[in-house]
Amino acid sequence: MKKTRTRFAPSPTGYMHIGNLRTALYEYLIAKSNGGDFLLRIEDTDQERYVEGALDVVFNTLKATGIEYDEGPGKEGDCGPYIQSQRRDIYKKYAEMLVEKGAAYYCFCTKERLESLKTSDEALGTGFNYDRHCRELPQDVIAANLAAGIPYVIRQKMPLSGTTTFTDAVYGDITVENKTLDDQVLLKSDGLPTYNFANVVDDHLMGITHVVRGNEYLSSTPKYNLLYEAFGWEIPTYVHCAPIMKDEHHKLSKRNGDASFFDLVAKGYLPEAILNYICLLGWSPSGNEEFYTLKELENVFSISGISKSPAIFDIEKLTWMNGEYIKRMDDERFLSMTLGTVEKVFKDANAAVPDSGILKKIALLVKTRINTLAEIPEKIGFLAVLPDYDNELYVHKKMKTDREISLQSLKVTEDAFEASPSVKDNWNSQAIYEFLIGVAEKNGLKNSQILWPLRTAVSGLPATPGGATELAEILGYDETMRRIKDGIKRLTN
RNA sequence: GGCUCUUUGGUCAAGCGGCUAAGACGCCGCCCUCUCACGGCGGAAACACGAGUUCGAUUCUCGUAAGAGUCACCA
Repeated sequence: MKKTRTRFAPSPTGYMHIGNLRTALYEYLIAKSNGGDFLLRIEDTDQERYVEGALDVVFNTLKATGIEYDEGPGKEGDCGPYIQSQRRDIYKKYAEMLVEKGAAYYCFCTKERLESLKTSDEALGTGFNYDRHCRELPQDVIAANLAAGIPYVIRQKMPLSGTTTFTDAVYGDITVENKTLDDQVLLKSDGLPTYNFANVVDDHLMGITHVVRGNEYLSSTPKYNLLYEAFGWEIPTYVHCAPIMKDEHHKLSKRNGDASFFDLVAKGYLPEAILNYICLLGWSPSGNEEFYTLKELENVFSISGISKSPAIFDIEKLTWMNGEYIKRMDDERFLSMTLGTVEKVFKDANAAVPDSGILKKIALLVKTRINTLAEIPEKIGFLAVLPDYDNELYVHKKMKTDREISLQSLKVTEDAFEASPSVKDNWNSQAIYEFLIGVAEKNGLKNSQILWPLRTAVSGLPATPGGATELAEILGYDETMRRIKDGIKRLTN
């Protein structure tokens, strides 16, 4: 059994979006689930489209997600170089080999001629197909043109009749009429190969067993097969994947910032949650479990779970899943990721920064209440600065409070705190809670009639992360008292 | 336009001839509760359409419709 080898072959022409990343993931998983190798190859045969920095994005994304390649740029194996522009001579050799075999031919048509062909084809409302003008050029003409240094390309000589069938691991057998196949260019006039040609040559030379790519290549795959056959090379297993969609009609594109992996990270999504979610977009495991680490996926991933139809990227579900990842994360790691953010909230508000123990409590308080890391500041801002609020907040039917009860309740609470220094000395949520329950009972009030007004006074918000006593603990005795007094003042007016 | 592919709830999806058609997100309700959240329980919600094949089709075949891809010296 041949060792499974897959490759991720991005072209450095833009930023890496979620769709690219998912392709890389599947390629990686197919290799790893079979104990194989995953390679990275850079397809930069189009010098005009090179984008500065795009390569770093590829490297960084793979690094951040833990998708490690076994061979590739900077990690040379036996099949290097792994950057196509550095393999120039290889393609030319193989293209000429194809010419010798009679499966390809030199074409000296000018761009102008092709242009006019194209426009007349378009006028007919049909797609463009090369008219094979140079397909049967006499040997001596070819030799003369070559000797004269006339620019040329090498085209694939498609069979004029019959059909070509290929098998795709997800789509099954697909058959097309050979006469619909264009004599596509293999080697461009600049001496570099086209994607279609470089791909086949490199995949063969690099021992790739599974070709994984978007299904937009489905229709050019017969041409690949013909190429493999002309060379007498073994045809790899094709795995075409349906695209990830932005909505019903549009593919996810890098245009829309949020489609990029790093944009999501910047918005507070965790790499492992993103990876987990996009893996499920277009692939489904055999059971009902949805949470997988990369390592676990390496064991359970199977090509048979890949789906044929496009999947719409649902940020809501990603957000939920990200929240689950946050909840399941161990506290230590969560704190290391968020303490800085928490501290910054106080600094930005020009408020006194609490000591690290309190900072940790704040972070942990918020841990089960956020879905993305970016939600933290908005959730805790009130701890730094008490927001202005409406007294209506004190009115709550279910808590059985209104303005009057709240005013009375806050006064009772204030008095009770002042009369009991022991509470101040043992200022923690549990103790405060027990103390206030007692206060409520003594005054013939329901727990909620003490706690709701307190939570309101202390936060100025209808909803907060944590209850009255948790917030009081974090704010500390002095600030809590200050806010209680402030509430009393508001209610007194 | 030619060729190719796709089609199960709003979304992701299981299903591979016989099921009350899974599960998840979202939504709604109830419970828990010092607010919110977490958690628990429950609910509404789908086989694009039409012919076949078959004792029986979501599942197989063929049409139709709707979407998508492709038809470059781009990948």
